[in-house]
Amino acid sequence: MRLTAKSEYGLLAMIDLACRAEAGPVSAREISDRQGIPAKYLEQLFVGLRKAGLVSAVRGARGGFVLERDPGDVNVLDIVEALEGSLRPTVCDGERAALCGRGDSCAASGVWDRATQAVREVLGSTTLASLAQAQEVLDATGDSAAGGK
Amino acid sequence: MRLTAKSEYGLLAMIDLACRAEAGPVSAREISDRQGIPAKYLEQLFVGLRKAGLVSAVRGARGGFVLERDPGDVNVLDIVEALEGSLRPTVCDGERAALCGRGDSCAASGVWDRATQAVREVLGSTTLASLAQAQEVLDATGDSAAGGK
DNA sequence: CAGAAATCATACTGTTTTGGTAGGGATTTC
DNA sequence: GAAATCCCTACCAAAACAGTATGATTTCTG
Repeated sequence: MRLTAKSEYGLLAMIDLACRAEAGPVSAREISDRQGIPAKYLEQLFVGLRKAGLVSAVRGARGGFVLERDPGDVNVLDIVEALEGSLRPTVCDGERAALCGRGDSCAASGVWDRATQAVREVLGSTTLASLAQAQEVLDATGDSAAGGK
Repeated sequence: MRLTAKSEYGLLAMIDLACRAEAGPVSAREISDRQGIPAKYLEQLFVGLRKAGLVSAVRGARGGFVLERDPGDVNVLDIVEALEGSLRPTVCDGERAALCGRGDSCAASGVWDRATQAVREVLGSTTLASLAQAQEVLDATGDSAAGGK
């Protein structure tokens, strides 16, 4: 269960995209500038997001990315798993569990499972739409931060 | 927020210790054999557990480790933080947060915080005593697994 | 049509973390 | 005093992370 920069950047990019959903494709470069994400790195992340069916790409000049699904129908877990792979326990996981051989007769494994499940519930119950809306409110009140440079 | 082999091994060791609390000090070697944890690696983990005040060491022959606190008063979060350091968000964390400069005007940061908090609650509400008891039940019913080799 | 803008794909790289191993000390029991 | 045990430091290989580099392909625009 690891949450890395991929998730952080990916979520920022998706929020950015959701906030500008109506204005046609948004280029990676644009998002990179606005969110302070390394451009080429962000490009890679979009590959994952596209393969997961979360965004679709419009190639060529004036191209960019558009949300493939309704923001209310996309949650943070979708985004994280698209980028990091399935959100498993990390600890006491497949190979290691087989290796330690304890299988079901291990009191510890349940704790890790519950912890993972708790994260899945938090991420799974937060929609992109709610974050995009929250971000728009933040941008509107504290004006200087977003429009910035 | 990373949960690695340290936590897995450390928790197994603590459960093992709790199950044999009444029989005097338990050596790292013994636990290493029983739980299938590399001996020298486990020694290092006990340094962290000792410094956190979770166990105390008895040096010399017939020495070993004993729980310093009541198992009902130790939770999994205590153990994890003793071994891995404070369980922070990983993502959108101190340095990176300062770096990205968004501060409070970032809708994403709340999600990561809530996820971390959810894990803390799961781990923090599971006591060592409950796990030790569960383990003893497991060992009693599925007899072959634990006494094993 | 030429070129610019953009995604797509692959490979490489420097740093840090992880999961150990190694070799001795110091301390206590038998 | 020998054996068992904790204590400490250093070292190491492999993986993961965060990015960079390079170039091909597609599409709009002038």
